[in-house]
Amino acid sequence: MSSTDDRPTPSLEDYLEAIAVLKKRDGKATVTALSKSVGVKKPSVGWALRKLSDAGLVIHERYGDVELTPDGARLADEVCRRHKALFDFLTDILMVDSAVAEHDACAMEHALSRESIHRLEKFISLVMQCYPGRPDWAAVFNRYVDEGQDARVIEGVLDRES
Amino acid sequence: MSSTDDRPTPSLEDYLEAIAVLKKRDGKATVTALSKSVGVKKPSVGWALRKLSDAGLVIHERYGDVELTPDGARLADEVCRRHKALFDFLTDILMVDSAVAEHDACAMEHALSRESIHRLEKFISLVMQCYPGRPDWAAVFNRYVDEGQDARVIEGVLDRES
DNA sequence: CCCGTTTGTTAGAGACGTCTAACAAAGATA
DNA sequence: TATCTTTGTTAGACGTCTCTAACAAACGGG
Repeated sequence: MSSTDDRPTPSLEDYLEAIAVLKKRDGKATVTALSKSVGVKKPSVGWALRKLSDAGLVIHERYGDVELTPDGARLADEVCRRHKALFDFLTDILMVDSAVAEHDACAMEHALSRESIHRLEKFISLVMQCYPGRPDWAAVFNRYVDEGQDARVIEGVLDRES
Repeated sequence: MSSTDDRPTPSLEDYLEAIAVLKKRDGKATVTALSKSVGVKKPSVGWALRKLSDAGLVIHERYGDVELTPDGARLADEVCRRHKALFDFLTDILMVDSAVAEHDACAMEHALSRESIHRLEKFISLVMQCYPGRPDWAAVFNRYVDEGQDARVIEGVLDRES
C-alpha cells in the first residue's frame, strides 16, 4: 500500500528540482534564478526556501546561494528521474510534441508512485532496446521488470517465444 | 501551444468526476456520497458545489441531489476518459498493481494535455490489438495516430515493414 | 404527529502557496 | 567613498481548499 511515500508537496518538489537543475547548469542556485525557473516572484522563492530549510532539504543563509543537503539532493534526483521518465515516454514513445511533453511531465511528475515509475523506466528502456516486440509481450515485460535483465536476455526470451 | 486548455482546478475536477461516477453507479449524487467518494467532509462538498454551480457545471438546489449541466457532463466525461486511459496504461501495459494504478491515475489525471491523452489512448489500443509489434514501431504508431486507422490497416503496415 | 436520526448548511478558522509594496543588503561604477 | 542597480527579505493580503462546531431541514418509525 506504500505507493507514494512521503514527499514534499508538489510545489516544494518543483523548487527542489529547479535547484538541482540550476546547480548542474550554472553551478549555483540563486533566488532570482529560481524565481525565473519556477515562474514565481521572489518572495515565493523565499517562502519555499524557508519551508525546505525547515524540512532539512536545503541550506540557505541570508543573501547566500542555495545548497542542497544530502536528503534534498536525493529527493531532487528522484523528482528529476520521474520527470525524465515521463518526458521520455511522452516524446520517445507517444511522440508527443516536446514542449507539450515538457509541460505534461512537469505536471505529472509529482503523482507517480515508486512502483509505477520503476515499471515505466523499464518499459521505456525495453521498448528502446527492443523495438520489434513479439507475442507474449506481457510475459517478456514482466520478466524484464522482475529480474532487471538487459536486452540480451530479452532477446533470448523473445527467441524462445517467437 | 494550447495543451491543457482551461479546466476547473484539479480539486473541482475530482468532484465532477465523482458526481459522474455516482450518478452512473447509484442513479444520483448526494452530498454524503460525494463526501465519502472524494474523501472530504461534507462542508467541503458544499464549498465545491458552490464553485461548480458558479461555473455553470452543476445544478444544486438546497437539500436536493446534484445534477450535471451539459457542460459539466462533458467535462466529467473528459476527466473520466483521462482517468481510464492512465489506469489502463498502468495496469494493462505497465502491469502496475491495480490499487496503485488507481491511486496514480487519480493523481495524474488532471495533468494530461489533450494531445498526450489522445496519443496515449491510441497507443493503448494499438498495443492491445496488435501485441506483436515489428521493426518500425514509431512509424507504425505515428501512422496509426495520424490517421486513426484500425487494427486491420496496422496489420497491413506491419506486413509491409516486416 | 412527534421525536430521533440522517442529511445538509452556515460560520469561522487555518494551512498552503501565491502576490504586491516597501525596504535592506551587496556589488558595481564613478 | 557616494551612489545606482541588482538582489534578497519582510510584511501583509488574497484565493483555494480543507477542517470543526453548531445548527436546520428532511425523513421514518412509534
